[in-house]
Amino acid sequence: MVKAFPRHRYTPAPMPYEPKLIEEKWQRAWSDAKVAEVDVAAPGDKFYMLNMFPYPSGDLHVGHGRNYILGDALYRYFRMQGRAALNPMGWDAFGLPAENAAIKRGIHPRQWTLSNIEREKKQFLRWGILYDWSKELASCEPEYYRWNQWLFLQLYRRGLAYRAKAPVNWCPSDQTVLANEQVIDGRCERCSTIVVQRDLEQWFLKITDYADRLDEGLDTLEHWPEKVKLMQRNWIGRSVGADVEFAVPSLSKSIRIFTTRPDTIYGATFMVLAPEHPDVAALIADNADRDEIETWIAGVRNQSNLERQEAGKEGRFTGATATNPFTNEQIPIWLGNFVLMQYGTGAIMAVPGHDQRDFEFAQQYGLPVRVVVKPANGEVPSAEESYSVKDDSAVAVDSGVISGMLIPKAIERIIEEIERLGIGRKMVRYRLRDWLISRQRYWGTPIPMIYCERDGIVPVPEEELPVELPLDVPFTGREGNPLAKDERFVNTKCPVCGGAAKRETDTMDTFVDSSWYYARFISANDSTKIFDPSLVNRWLPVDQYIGGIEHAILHLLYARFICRTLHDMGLTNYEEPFTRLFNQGMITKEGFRTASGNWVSPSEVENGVHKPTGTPVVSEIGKMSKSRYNVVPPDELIDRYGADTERVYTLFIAPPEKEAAWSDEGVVGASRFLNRVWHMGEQILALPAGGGSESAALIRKTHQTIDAVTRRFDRFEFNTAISGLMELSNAIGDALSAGADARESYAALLKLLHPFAPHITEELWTMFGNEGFILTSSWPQADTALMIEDVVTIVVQVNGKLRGQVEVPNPPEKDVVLAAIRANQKVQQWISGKEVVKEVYVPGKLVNIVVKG
RNA sequence: GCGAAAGUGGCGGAAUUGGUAGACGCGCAGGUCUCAGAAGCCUGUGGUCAUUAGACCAUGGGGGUUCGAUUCCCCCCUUUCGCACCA
Repeated sequence: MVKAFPRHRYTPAPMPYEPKLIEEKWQRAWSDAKVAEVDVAAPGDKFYMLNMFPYPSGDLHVGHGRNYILGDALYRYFRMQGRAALNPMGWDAFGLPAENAAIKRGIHPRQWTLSNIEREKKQFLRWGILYDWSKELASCEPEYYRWNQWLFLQLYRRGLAYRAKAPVNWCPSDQTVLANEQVIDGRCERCSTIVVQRDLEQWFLKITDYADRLDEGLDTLEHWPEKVKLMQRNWIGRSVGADVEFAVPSLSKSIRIFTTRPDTIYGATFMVLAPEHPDVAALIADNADRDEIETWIAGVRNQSNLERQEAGKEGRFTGATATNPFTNEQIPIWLGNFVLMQYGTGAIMAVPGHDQRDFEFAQQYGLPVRVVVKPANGEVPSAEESYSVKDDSAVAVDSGVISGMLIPKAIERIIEEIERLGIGRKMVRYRLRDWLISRQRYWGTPIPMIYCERDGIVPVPEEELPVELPLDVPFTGREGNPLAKDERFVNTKCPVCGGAAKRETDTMDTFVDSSWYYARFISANDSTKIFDPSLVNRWLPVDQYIGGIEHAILHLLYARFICRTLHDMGLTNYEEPFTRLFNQGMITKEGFRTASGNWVSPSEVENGVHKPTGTPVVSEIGKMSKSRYNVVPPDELIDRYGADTERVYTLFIAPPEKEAAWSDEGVVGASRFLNRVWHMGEQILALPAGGGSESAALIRKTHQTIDAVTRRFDRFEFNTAISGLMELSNAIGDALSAGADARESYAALLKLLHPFAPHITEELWTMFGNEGFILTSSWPQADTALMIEDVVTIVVQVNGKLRGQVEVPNPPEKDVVLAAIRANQKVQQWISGKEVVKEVYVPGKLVNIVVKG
């Protein structure tokens, strides 16, 4: 169909397209008209869309822009579709970088944060992004964080917030503890420092109470990426098994273990406890090597998790034994560095025959291996490794009542037996741990708790909220939280007895702030309550949530948890906060580094050589960062080409969920496209009034484009939506060159282009004498009748190879098609003299003639 | 090690349910305009062979199903990401 149009030959009109002039004008116009402000109480077909609110670091580059630009394009599309679309924005404004800036440069965290917010807000405006700023919030303001504190008190009241001493992750560089989710490969998520274990008393939120609901809820999230759901599922780590008590004669008590393979209990030849297990002291009390064992335990406990793993498997024999409840044998109780106190019961029954870890440990210490599972087909498993198959292809052997049973059946049966004997029960356990929310840092929400010598831990009464963060504290950078040194903050009165008491000086993990902010937007200015449940129930859950994959577990898991607690408090009527989730891919850019690994500025590189030093460099595509000298700042780009060009290029570059490499040359294509659209507008304005009529071909192309672009919007296929608009604009250009009219098609083009290039389309729309904003006009409707081609091309294949094409009137009739093929010389050459075995006719598409000989 | 996703021109990428592989754009080449350049415009642009007509090859590699495979199935290779002693 494209072939019908020769390339555009129109002459550009003289008036230049100057984005600078029109972009500021329309940004002001939208803002003055408050076009994006939504009255949440007003009726309408609601659509709540949300970009994850950013941490205001101050510098946004074109990579960040992708997230917001695609959100804005969607927002404008839904507006034009007539939806009551809400698109709010706020700031995840607490956090370490602000505090570090204070230490390094003497700027107060609040001032640093607020000035960054100002800069980023300007950047959003310059990108032409529309947010409902009347609902803006910043988590560092008391108006926001008081509700964090309120929420914490509700959780405390319900037993979901508790203080406990536990081995926790400590980042020596950031001088604070971290949640499990913030430790990546044994290192701090923020600064990559190796995390060490410390025993500290800390505040936890009981997310594990919700493990099953968080796991099951994933099944209801049809519009979430499978990848994210899988990551959450793995993180929650549900496993089904059994708890079993093993009697320890020397202690006259029993030790409980957890296993997912109770069917292998006849093969349990020893037991292993975590070095931290509470019964260890009693078990080794009479051991002659007690001192050595204790030294070893202390050593293991001092290791980071990373070091522990790198050390390989190590253990010590306690000297005590336990009774295997099924074989009644005495089996040795060992300590092992590979058994984790935080999972299960901190104790395992070791079945070296059928668990690789137990096998390795047994080999190392010469412990017996017993085979109790065999392949159902009778082959003897290798002695080199454990045989851990647990499906119907394996069978239990030498295992009392379950001998001969297929494994899934054997597991079921042995659990019945365990329960009948009263030594244990079926058990579901999770890898997920409780959420550690204490942080020994200043720039966060103070935890609203008071310690009284007489009354113990006392919550701050709700009417005394917020517990405000004092602003005039010294930032020295030395160990310890500045809050803890502020006497005026720390010293307070006990709400119960009125006596002297001390405040909690830890602040909350900033992921608490972001776990419910999406609901606060609905009541952002309500100073009397966390939010208005009736309004929140109308607007939530968020219909479309957009953000980076880096939050697949952290933020999204915490938000799903807190969402359920709000539900259970009776405040809301939904369990999942985000109906649809979209993760945009990262924008990358080429950078250059020398053989020694130093990054150099691209401006100093020529033909693969770093000019100042003469060193050869290699190109590497990666994340934009200052240290790689590959950051593209939007301001220069906008000054040169305009925000509309950046927007079009950003969405055209690749499918939005994929990683994409930014190309400075590629931007030019988007700029040319908008220039052509601009000049076409001028040409159409110069057409005589009344004018001619548009060709059927152009009308067809227009309606086909409306249809395609609409479908592509619904599927987030922005790159092909834009290429479709380029095709339409090419067709319009050709029509104009041929002296034909194209007014109607052009008007449709402007509307379809608006979500991508909002400024230029508003300007042209006005130039054509339209009143109001193109944004508030309606999305064009495709007329399917006008989309139908009057001639269709039928592809002719011979033995599956393309040998010709015939054109027939639409709709095509089989007889007509076959007649056309018989009249086609080229095709006939390929079949003449051969026997036609078969003719495959795909209506309206192709004919494949199968010949022989 | 386990799990997931992906692999198409020089580059980014396109291809409803299996039905013309390479849309759209970048880059490149030639042309036009210009004193010259930039910008714009026009034409061409997967590879090999051929003067042309055209033929053959080609969607990471190998097999299979099918009239027909980028698309479905099996094996292998590569890359990226997630998890990693969770009993």
